[in-house]
Amino acid sequence: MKIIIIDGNSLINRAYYAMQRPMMTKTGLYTQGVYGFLNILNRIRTDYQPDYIAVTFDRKAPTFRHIEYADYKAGRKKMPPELAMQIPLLKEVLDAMKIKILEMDGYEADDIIGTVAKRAEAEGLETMIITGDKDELQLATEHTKVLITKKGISEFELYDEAAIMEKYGFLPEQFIDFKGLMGDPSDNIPGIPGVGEKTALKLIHEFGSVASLIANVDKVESKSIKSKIEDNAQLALMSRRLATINTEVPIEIDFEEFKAEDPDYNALIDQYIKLEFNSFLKKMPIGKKEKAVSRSTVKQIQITDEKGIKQLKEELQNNPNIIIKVFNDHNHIDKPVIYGISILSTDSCYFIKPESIDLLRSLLQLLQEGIKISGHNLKEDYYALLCNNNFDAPTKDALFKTEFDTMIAQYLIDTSRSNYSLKSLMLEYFHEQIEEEADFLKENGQLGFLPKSEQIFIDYGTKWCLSVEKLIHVLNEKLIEEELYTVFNEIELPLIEALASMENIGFAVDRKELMDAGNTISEKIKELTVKIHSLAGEEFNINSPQQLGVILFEKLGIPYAKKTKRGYATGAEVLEKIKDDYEIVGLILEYRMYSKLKSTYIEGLLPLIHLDNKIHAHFQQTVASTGRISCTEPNLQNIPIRHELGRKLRKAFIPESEEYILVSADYSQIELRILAHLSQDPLLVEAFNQGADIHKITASKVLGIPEDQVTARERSNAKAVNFGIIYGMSGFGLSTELNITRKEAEKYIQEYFKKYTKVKEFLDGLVASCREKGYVTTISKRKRVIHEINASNYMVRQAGERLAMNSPIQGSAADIIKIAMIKVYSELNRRNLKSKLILQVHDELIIQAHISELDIVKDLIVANMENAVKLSVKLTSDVSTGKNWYELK
DNA sequence: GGGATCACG
DNA sequence: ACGTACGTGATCCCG
Repeated sequence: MKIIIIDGNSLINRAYYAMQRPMMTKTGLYTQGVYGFLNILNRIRTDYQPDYIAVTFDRKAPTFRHIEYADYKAGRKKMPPELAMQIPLLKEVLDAMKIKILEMDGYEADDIIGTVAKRAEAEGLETMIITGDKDELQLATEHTKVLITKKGISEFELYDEAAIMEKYGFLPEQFIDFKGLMGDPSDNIPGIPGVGEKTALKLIHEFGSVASLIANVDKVESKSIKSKIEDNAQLALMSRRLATINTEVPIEIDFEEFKAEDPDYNALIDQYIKLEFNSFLKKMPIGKKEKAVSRSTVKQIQITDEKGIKQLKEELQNNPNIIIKVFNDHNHIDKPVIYGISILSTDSCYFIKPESIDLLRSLLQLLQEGIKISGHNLKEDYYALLCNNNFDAPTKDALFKTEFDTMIAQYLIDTSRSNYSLKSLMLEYFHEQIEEEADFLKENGQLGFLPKSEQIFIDYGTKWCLSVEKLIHVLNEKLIEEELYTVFNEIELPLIEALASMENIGFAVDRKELMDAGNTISEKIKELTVKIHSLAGEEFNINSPQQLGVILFEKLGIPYAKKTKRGYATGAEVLEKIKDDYEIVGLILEYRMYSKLKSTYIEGLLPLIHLDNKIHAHFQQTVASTGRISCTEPNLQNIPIRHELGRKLRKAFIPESEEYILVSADYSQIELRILAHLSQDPLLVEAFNQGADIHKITASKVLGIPEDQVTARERSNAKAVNFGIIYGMSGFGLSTELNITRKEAEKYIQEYFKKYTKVKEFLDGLVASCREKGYVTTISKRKRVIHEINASNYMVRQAGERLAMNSPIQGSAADIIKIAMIKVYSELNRRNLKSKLILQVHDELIIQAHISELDIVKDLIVANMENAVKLSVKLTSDVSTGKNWYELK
């Protein structure tokens, strides 16, 4: 029979420091120590198959060692609070695992381990002690082994009597004498001053123990060591006592309580959910946390002809709610191929193969007739349908409704996650396994059209829809509870369709224009490369910041300003300051600019142009934690504009034909207007109501000079201050931005807040309320949880405070433009216009307008943007038109 | 796969 | 004495 005894404090300590990155739950619990501990525990249980387990912990109370020697463990660094808070969490998990915890006031974990090990040996058990603390080696015997963690937590070293003999040349119990002589700085055990590891080792080999050494001190050869021993004999004896593990702790031991048994699964699941240990949850054999709607049976029906469609239609007349999953290859470069469609209705799960395009048309017709559609990541489903079947946007007569999207729902509940897959949600809420869609398609996608894979798709589709159904009930309640239902229903859900449509319409590109620009740029890069290499006196990779750093700051001896982890900083900010002094630096900046344009905006874009000469980018609705949308493959939200050189590339973005023209409108100062609205600062509100130049006014107020005396420089500085306010700036941040001293920057900020007192109050209020509630909200009650707000680390907390100030502003702007998008999108549809929304760039919308509709569209876009919401200051937007994106100003 | 860099709002 | 402005995505290099 085998027993393992774990030094809880030592192991969680090792686990904590071994993890590269902190782990934290969305509610702010640090968990990496617990996580690492459990990983080790699980591995050892599997490898060693113990019959008994116990975990020991230290108590805070002073021990007998402190009583003997007041300085015992003095000067030891205190456990960081992030780790200390994890010990109670670990104990809860161990309780749920039904693992016995041993601890006792006045004794350390070591002593309890020693006591248990001794008793175990008497009972005839094979013992293994698990710890990171080498002191415990003294406990090794023929039947007791000590497993020491090495190199973090990934490796161990197993010591038995023989291994210790081999490594140290003495018996385990002589460890005590060894430490009595050399002491232990980590526990502040003195030992004999002047005797280190080498000498101690030699003395033990010769004399065997402290007592025998003292008795035979005359035999010590070295005079100096001899006198040290004579002077400090008492100290050595005390040190030995301190180092001795007490194996007679008066603690009640009943091995029956240590029996390794199955955990209390329900309790353990609760723990894993709380700690967000999804990988452990996955391995749980059973368990159900959230109450799920359960269906006893689901009929699977294949639709193969119009009759099937009719059957579905009849069913939908009673209940128009469906959950849908459109299987497709998610190809955004070419038209996505549909493998099949699953539709879950009241009592059946239908499956339609897209073999007949006509059948699909009938289905789509059906979908537009007042059906309420739910799903997970519906934008992908809509996009596939739109691309394949002229699934025209719903007109005024036939509006289907997006009823629920579980991915979007979870995003609103927690905007900071990186994974919103159905798999991860099912795991978290129900501990149920459903294969990741990408994995499923990888295995079965290419079989999409083979009859034998049909049933596989049908089964997976059924499971998918049933999973969504279960999640809807849970998430719906959560949304309502957290007052997120309105933003969900009125903003995010209708937006899905608008985004799918934008992706489907796409942005036409003049391939030749782009390639011509590319050739010019390539020429320029060649020239610059030659010049740079010749100035450097050797060839090197200019794209490698590392190599570049060596050339500039070592070979050419330019004094460096900043270093990074890997070498010298060579970013534009650094180089910009020295470019006038060194010709090569200016050329490198130029090279970088061209090289960026070429790799990202020419070579990156060209392969993403479809056969229809359009780019169909992806709009991501669940990425930005503030509520903004993002754009990928390619990112059309960061096409160059600030420099003329890059801006020219916008000439390649055109309407799809001569019949169309581009119309754009952008909000003017939307974030500052939101700040005015939210803070109700009279100065700011008045400034906007006068329709004046906001930065100029800021300069005039802060500097205390009349508006007409504000110089361009002063206005530009004020602009930076205005930005800074929105970002929750610090004096340092502003000073680097403006290249002024920190003092001056702080003066600016101080003056600003003196004038705009309500702004100051508002921002302070945001931080205070975030501290209390753990989150901040936007004007449409979108939430952002900010754990960092109560962090013990000053830097982390400061960052949290900036988030608390910025997120409501940036997020409210996101709310507003989303509302505008929905209005513009549905208005264009309602009026059956050919003009379509094709792009959003945070404060700007772009429409591909039919020439015949130009005037209507210009009015429509401005009106809907400006009236998206009612604020206490006017929202204004500036419209412009052009034959290409470059012409839109 | 992460850091450095740079494109946008 | 610390090390610092908010939100993204793509590309490159390098271990």
